[in-house]
Amino acid sequence: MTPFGSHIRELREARAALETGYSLRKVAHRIGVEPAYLSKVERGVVPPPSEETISKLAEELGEDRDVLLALAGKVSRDLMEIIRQRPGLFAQILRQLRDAPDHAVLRIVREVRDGEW
Amino acid sequence: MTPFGSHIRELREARAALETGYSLRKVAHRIGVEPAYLSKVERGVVPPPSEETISKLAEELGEDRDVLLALAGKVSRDLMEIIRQRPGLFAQILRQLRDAPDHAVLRIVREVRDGEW
DNA sequence: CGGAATGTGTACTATGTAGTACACAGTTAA
DNA sequence: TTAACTGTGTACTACATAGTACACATTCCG
Repeated sequence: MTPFGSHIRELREARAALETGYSLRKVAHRIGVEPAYLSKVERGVVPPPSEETISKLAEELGEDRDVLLALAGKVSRDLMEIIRQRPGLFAQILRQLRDAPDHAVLRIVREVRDGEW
Repeated sequence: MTPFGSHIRELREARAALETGYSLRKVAHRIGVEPAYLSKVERGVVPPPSEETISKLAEELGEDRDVLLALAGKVSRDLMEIIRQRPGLFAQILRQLRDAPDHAVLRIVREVRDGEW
């Protein structure tokens, strides 16, 4: 049901089509897991791996770490830590922006980036 | 080391001083855990409880849910879900605001609240 | 052809999470 | 003064997480 596995497989096979060294076994070895495990992950036989393993996959396959984590139903620890520092404020912001359209959220992103405080 | 337990204990004892029915046993019973367990939680003998139990404690003791979760080193599932929906955008906002002072973050909160999109 | 590389099935395991169950000693109240 | 209520120590447990280990059948290619 989670599209995580198939996404990984597509990314890896796209890479494999372009350059050598992206067989399941090779990638598994580079990110430090058993081939059988990566196989099961890609087919969705087992749930998505740990945050650490997902991060390695992201780097290996050139995908955004936060996006890959989101596909796995997770949120990176450093983002959680940011919220944890000021739970009241960030909880408010997130809940307020939950239903805002992308362009509105993007406006905030830019505003904050350019904002002077 | 986590101040979660002592915070809970202080909240509960403050309540107990004002009105009856806030003994450790009574509260434990209302939130649906064993007294021995709540005792260990309050003393930090065991790690903070699950999100669900923390939520019940928050309601029971009149404390902000997100604050209590933060003290427990957690972030509520619904906030994680919001990030998970648009990981790219929200990851940017959070990382940009990580080091911003409270008043700047508060300005954003107000701006978003009053903002029309 | 034959050895290397490929993906996969089955079985097992270590660690963490979130508690329960019960007994016990001290305190309080009728 | 005894019955109920208080907090706590010890032992145990169910379930989830995040994998490993090894064998196996195919496919590729030199």
